[in-house]
Amino acid sequence: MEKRTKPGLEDIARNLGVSKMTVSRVLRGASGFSEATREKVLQEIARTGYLPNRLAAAFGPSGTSTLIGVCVPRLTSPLFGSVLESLNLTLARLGYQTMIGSHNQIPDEEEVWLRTLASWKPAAVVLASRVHTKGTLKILRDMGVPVAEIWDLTTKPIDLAIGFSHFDNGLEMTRCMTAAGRKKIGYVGALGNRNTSGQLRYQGFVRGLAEIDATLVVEEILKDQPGFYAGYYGTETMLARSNDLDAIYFHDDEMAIGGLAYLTKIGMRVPDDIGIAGWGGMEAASILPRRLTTTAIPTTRLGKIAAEALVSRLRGDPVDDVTIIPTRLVPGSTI
Amino acid sequence: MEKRTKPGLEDIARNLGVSKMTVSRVLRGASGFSEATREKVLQEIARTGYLPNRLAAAFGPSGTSTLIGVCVPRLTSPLFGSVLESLNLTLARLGYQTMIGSHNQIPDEEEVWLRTLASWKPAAVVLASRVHTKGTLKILRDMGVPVAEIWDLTTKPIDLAIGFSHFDNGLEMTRCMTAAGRKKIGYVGALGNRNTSGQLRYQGFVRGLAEIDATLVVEEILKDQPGFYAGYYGTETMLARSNDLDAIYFHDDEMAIGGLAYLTKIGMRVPDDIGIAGWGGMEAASILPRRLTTTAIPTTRLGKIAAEALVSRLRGDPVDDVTIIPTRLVPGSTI
DNA sequence: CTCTTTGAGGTTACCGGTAACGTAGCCATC
DNA sequence: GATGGCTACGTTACCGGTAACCTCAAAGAG
Repeated sequence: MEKRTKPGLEDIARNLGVSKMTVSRVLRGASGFSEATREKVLQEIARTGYLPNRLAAAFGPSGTSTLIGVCVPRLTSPLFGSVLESLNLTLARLGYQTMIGSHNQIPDEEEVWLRTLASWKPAAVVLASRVHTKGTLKILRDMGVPVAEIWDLTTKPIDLAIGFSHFDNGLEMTRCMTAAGRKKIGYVGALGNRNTSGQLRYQGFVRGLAEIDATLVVEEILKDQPGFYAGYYGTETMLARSNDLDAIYFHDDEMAIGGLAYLTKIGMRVPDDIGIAGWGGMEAASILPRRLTTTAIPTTRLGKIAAEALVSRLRGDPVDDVTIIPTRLVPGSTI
Repeated sequence: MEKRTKPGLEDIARNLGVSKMTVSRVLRGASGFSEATREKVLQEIARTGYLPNRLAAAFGPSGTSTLIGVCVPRLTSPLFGSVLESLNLTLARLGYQTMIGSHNQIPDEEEVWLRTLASWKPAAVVLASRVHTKGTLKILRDMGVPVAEIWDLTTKPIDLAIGFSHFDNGLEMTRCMTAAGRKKIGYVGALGNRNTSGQLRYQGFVRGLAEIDATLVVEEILKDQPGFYAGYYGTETMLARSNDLDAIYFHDDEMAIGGLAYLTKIGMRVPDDIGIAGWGGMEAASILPRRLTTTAIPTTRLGKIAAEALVSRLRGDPVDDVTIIPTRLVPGSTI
């Protein structure tokens, strides 16, 4: 009956005959209390079922937020989903919560999201995009909080960068293909008009071909979203224009599987008639009739390390500005 | 130089010679101001680039939160990812933000997440799970905010329910299979020890078989996470036990594709030697050599309607307690 | 002409933590 | 024995909105 209103720091303090500042210190693990006091406070916390009010804590001039904003291109990708789960889990263990958004590869949407996020006074921000608008950069400066750019490595990070080089991924895979004797290689991608990570892999691919003086016979970069359909029809369109390819490099595994479906349909055998390679290391790629040649991304590791780096920075501990997460080329048997 | 500190409601009010309460009213679209005042306020807001402080707004005895917590089983699923994107987008347009978590089908994890969420004093909660712990229900009661249960329809929703019947999905697909003359049908699922939505589809399947007195020859419910691997090996294991099946119903499309890979490997033709059906309507399923028979889920629509229903309830508008989102059986050609 | 209603505001109190600063007692040091 | 440093707290001020309540003038009712 008298428990109408939830107990606050003040109630805990009164019950114990101390000030609420002391209780606050214990809860935040700050210094300035004895072991005996700590025990008493923790017991009372447990007894009353006290629930901290993050709003009040983050509010005010000396607010201490435990909120971290995260913006990824989309939530429907298992790769980003895995990164998000890993970020969520690791940050939760360290006492932080996330507010998640997606920008669909459109920098302006990222800015809109960031503006809304800013009104929640977060402690830090995680961005998974290569390009930011001027407005985005201004808001980030005004916020004055740590920023982690994940996924692709940038040469000059705003603050922290955790990821890998998509360019190198493309280059490495192309070298793998040319080393296997493939010379006339096509490329099927998507979202060619936007500056995505896939675009960088394509550039690495072009560089790889230049190295051995092979000729990129043809490329087919759709304006669609990447996916099975895009891979299927992209392959169809490309082969209609040029049918003497000996290999195709796809934007990602989904597109590669879509492409494979088309190749199978028209009776081309992989890798006998034509080689294919994808990117991303999706599970399905490993149980195709032949294991797909692809690049595996340690998404869980990436999320965990990004979370830890960000929290280290928040705590003022030393952190490397740039952390490289090594990816792994899965040889497979489709080249 | 004098813009050291961001402008607040008070600054806007002072510049205009009104009280901050008037500005607050305009911003929230409450009543109690003239059209002329509204114009002035909006202009000043735009001029100064005022950013509202959601923390302050939600704080205090009469706090008005725009935060909505959302908890789904996992973030790596394109289906839930699509629901989340739709929820995020629709809620953002209506002026709300989300805090997203995942519970991995473990009710206790949902409770832990909810407790943390509660410390942010959200305006509402969205849950995508069938089972809740007693602790979860107690926290929800204490919070006293609208709750939307999405994905599976429950008979007695806590507050609002938006979704469809997984049981009916399973029943409908089974009828489709038996109507096509299939009699000896196996089932390959995953996570059999947890009360998941897939479990309900399985129950619908069993009911469907009972209707025509067909015999469920064998089932193979793995304890693994569903996925391509699980489908592949589940099919292998099941066929090792019983090789005179004429159809297999899979937990979802991913598992069906995995199963198809195994069937192809051992030389069984689909649908000539054996029929298969999946669930979920994933994109890849439609461009297999044969279009997979499956159930398509309107995830975007579900997210949008759930968001709108929840906001209606928050505003006190009338809403149906239960909203059914119709799913669609995609005939395909694998049965 | 008086009374009541309504629109358009203003005033007040308040939330629940936190940094900054103050202080009292104890011990070590010069 | 004066000084200084440390530990373990207590005190104070403060944030930026919001509901509830109050005020005042003009319009309408009788």
